[in-house]
Amino acid sequence: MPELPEVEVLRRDLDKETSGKKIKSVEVFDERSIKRNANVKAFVNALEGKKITSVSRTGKWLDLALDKTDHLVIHLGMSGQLLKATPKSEDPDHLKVRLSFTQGGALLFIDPRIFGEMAVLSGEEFAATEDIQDLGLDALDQQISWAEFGRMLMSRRTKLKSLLMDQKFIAGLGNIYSDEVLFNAGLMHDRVSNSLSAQEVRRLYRAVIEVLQEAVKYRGSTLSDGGYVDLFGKPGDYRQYHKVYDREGEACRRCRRPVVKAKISGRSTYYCEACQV
DNA sequence: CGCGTCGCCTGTGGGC
DNA sequence: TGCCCACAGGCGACGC
Repeated sequence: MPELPEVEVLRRDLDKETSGKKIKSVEVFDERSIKRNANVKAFVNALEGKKITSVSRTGKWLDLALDKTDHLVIHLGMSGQLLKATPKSEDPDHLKVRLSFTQGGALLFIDPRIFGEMAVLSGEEFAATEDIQDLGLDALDQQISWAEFGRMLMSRRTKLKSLLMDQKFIAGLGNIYSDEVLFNAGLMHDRVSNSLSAQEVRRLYRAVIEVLQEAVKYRGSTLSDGGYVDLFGKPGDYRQYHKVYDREGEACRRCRRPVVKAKISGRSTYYCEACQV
């Protein structure tokens, strides 16, 4: 569910809400959410008594820096949520981990499908974790020239959608935003990366930046199932600005033809047959 | 190297 | 009402 915009919105709020806070206690309700620490006890011990110093993000990974050099890394997978606990509320369904702070309050990790994870990594382990270190350029934070982007495209011979979703190529785009980017660029999902004209390269790169910036501005996409909410439980507003994703049969905002939905290598793919070539 | 499929999990919604 | 199937924002392992 959460792609770069949703994770970035969470990062900003987490930085405000948790930086400087000390972790008093950690409760793990489902050890399947702790995938790369030796065991739950090691995870808990590595967190209790530590202070969160800052919150950063690369692609879809959150990285909460702890005093010393440890990192609490979080990936939300398909269904993960981070919520600031409210004093009165009951524990939500699928609560996997609660971090309680000495200053009061708590951070909840909720994840029905358990594709997400939390882990504490030492500086050394963090530097050796390929899932994080081998990410491509962060699509928002590490902007490059379109000429350089063109060289990256030319070095591959891959269909555009799968390339945009390849976290080792560019980090942060998933199924929603790759479709939105391709519509904004006027390109079909199955165009091959090294076939683009210079103008198409420019359009594609500009679309990556613009779509992500707009999506962050509107605090991400919440679909009808309400799967994504921010740290305070509020949905994002970007869904209403989608050009194609989740708009099957609705009029293309540019040419009024119905938006098409297709199944491409197992993933729903939305596009306009007329506006994308 | 690129691509399609499957599996990991659980919940939900549609069709019958 | 109930059952079964398809499907869901991610991602890595396979096999061709």
